[in-house]
Amino acid sequence: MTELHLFNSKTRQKEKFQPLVPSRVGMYVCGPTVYGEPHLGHARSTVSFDIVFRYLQYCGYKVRYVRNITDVGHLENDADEGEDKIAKKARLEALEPMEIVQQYTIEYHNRMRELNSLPPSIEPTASGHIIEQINIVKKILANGYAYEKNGSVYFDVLKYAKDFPYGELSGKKLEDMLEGTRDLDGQTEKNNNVDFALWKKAKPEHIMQWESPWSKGFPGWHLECTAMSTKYLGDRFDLHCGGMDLQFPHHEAEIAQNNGSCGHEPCNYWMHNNMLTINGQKMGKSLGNFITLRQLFSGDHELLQQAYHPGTVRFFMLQAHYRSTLDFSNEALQAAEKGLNRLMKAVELLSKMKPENENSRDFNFADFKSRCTSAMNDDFNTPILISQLFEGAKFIQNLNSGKAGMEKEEFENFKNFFEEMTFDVLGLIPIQNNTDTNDETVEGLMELIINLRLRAKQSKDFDTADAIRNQLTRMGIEIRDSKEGTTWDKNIPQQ
RNA sequence: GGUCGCGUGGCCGAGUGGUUAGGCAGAGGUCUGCAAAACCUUGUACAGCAGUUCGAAUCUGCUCGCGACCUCCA
Repeated sequence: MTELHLFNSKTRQKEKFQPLVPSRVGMYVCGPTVYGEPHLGHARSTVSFDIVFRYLQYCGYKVRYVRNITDVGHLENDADEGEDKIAKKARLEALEPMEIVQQYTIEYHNRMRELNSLPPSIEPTASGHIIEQINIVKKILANGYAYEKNGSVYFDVLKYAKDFPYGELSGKKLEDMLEGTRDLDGQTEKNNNVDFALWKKAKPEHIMQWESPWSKGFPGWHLECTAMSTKYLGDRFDLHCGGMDLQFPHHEAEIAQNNGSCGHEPCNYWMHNNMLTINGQKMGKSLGNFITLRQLFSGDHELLQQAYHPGTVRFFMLQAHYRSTLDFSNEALQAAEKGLNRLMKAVELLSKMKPENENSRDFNFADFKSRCTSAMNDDFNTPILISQLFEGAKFIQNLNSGKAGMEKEEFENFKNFFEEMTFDVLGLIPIQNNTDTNDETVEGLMELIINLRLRAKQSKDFDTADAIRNQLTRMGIEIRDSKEGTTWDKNIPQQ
């Protein structure tokens, strides 16, 4: 594909991407609820749409990437009479709600930076946009798609569904939902079970609450994204992204709120990343089987055989398509780690190579480039791009060993493109090897040791040479002999 | 129960109506004093059954198995 196509969850098909304003893209991603440590699922979502952000920029678009921080407003559940998730956690830990929010926001930022995900252009918080949310409730009320009860405001789904299609995004039929629902405690205020809260009146002991025309309370689950996407991207923008589990009810509600407040849908394209599974089962908070990123990077979890470098985790995720489920396992991550190392060694080699001015043999750069961009144009198919990079890595090796040749100018183009794909588009990062210790003493000692071993080898004293090598291996230092000399790497010790 | 999706070789994971995905692991080889690294070659495949077709793993139907959403979740 020569033009970017993406899978629109709304229409369930791949569509050519055409932004509302030429050369500019407005992109909204549903960010994390900061009431717990960031886990593998956050990583998958953030990395998936980091790729979208990066590739759109590669394609020359100027992108405004808005990703919210949910620091208020998600209810624990209906039966809980609207207790705020963050407030609940705060009470348990005897902390201020904003203290929790601060802590986990920082954690999230740190982990995402380690994964080499770019920060969004704007990262608004729900608590900072209460006024905007209240204004949207007012509009929806004025348009007649909501009703007030005892200080709370609910979205009237049945009335709304007479004027707009409801359930298109998630493929749900309202009749089915009406049949399937059952009465739960705490839903008595709603006219109908399919209705959802726009504003909830807070109990006096509820910690996070704000003044509103209806009550002291807090905004409903879905309102913040409508408010913040509208404020920063307009009431109609290009791309709305998030995890597949948000498709219903969250995104369906957003569509309803947008229609209900301004008469049209919020965006032209919906993108949803698939879930991450552990032993074939979805990783989820309620299932208690989630692995935090801190645990993953340190190896401190019973399911983990070792620590995994953030670069490995990123690469692991990009080896699967964002719309497929991805099953976590030690074997898969270890395979990814080795593969990434191989790729990174090839890129490093590429950066040091001096191009010969000879005829290009056995490699067609134009074809290669086209295969790479076609893959990305086809709904951000990173696994295919990576497979192409491995083909490129093979060629780099052949070029280095003289088995292949390349004309100088084409080599420069190839090199630039390869690095662009690897670092700018995929955002891959090398797994640190500690050759660059910045420690002159260590460098000097290593040089000394390698020279001593070389001398032993030259005098055919292989016992000594091997003893040196074995001892270094035990210390985690890998020795490699080649015609150009001996190099060394210190492997990261794995827990 | 309703809606949707998936089932690919030892493992992970793309793709496709007829032509090698790729990675990891395995086997053989080149290189090396021996290794390591790198490179080359290579086996194993599309859940089952039936149908459409010149041809299906790819389309259709059924069966089996698995999962997701319908409740907070990335």
